[in-house]
Amino acid sequence: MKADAVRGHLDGLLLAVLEQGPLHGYAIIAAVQHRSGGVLELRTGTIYPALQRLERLGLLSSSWESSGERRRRCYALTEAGRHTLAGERTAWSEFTAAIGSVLNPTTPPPGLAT
Amino acid sequence: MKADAVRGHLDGLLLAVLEQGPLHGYAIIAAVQHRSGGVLELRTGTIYPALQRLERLGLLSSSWESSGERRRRCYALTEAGRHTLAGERTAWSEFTAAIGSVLNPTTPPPGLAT
DNA sequence: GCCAATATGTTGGTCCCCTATGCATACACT
DNA sequence: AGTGTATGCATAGGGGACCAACATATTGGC
Repeated sequence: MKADAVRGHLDGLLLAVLEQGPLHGYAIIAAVQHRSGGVLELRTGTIYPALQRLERLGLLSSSWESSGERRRRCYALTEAGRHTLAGERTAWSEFTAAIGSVLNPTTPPPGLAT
Repeated sequence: MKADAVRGHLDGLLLAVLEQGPLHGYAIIAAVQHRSGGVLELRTGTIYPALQRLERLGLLSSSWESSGERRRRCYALTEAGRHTLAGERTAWSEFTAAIGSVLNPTTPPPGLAT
C-alpha cells in the first residue's frame, strides 16, 4: 500500500474507529492498523491535525484523561460526527462504484464468444 | 461526488479506458464519464498533463491523427501500460478492502446478542 | 544512566488535481 | 461575413491533504 493511499478518506476512517467508543490518538493509529489487517499505518503528523480539525468542525469532542496514567487526549464521536460518518459511508460506496465501473467495466471487451 | 475524488486513481482510470483501443483526450473524458454512469467528469487540465506523464513513463504511446479530420493526439496502451493496469486493478481491490474493513468492520460493535 | 515504548504535537515539503485561461478548427445559423 | 457552439489540445497558477522529520515528555526494563 502506497504511503499516500488514504488521501481523501481519512476523516471517514477516524470517525469509524471512534464509533465503538472514545479513543486517544495513539490508540486510533493502532485501531486503524488492526482493522485494516496491518495495511494502513497512519502517522502522527497525519492524524493529530486531522483530529483537531474534526473537533473544530464539531464532529468530535475531546477530553484529557490523566487519572493514574499518562496524559491522554481522548476523542469521542458527537451526534454530528455520527451523522457525518453515515454520509461518509454512503460517499464511499458511491466512490468505489464509480471508480470500479471504469476500472472493471461490466461490459466486457469484445472478442469472447460474441 | 466531490471534485477531487479521483486523486490517486487517475492513472488507473486512463489506462482502463484505453484497454479496448486507442482514444484521444476528448474521447477519454467522454469514456470515463460514460462508464462511470455520468459521475466522473474529468477536466482537460487534469488529463492532458496526466497523459503526457504516462507517455513519459512508457505506459502509453501517442500519435497524431490528422487525415481528413481535425488533428487529434491518439493515445494507445503499451505492453508496459497493460502490465501496469493489471497492477492498478490489484492495488484498487487491496485499497478498497483496507478502507472498507475500517469503515464497515465485519466485527460488529458489541451489544447485539452477545 | 540508557534505551525502548508510549504519547502528543509542529514544521516543511511535495504531490496531485482543479480552476481558469488561451488558442485553433469545424460547422450551423443568420 | 459574422457569430455562436462544439470539438480539441495545452499551460499556468493555486490549494488542499498527507507525509517525513523533528521536538518533547513520561514510564519501565536492564
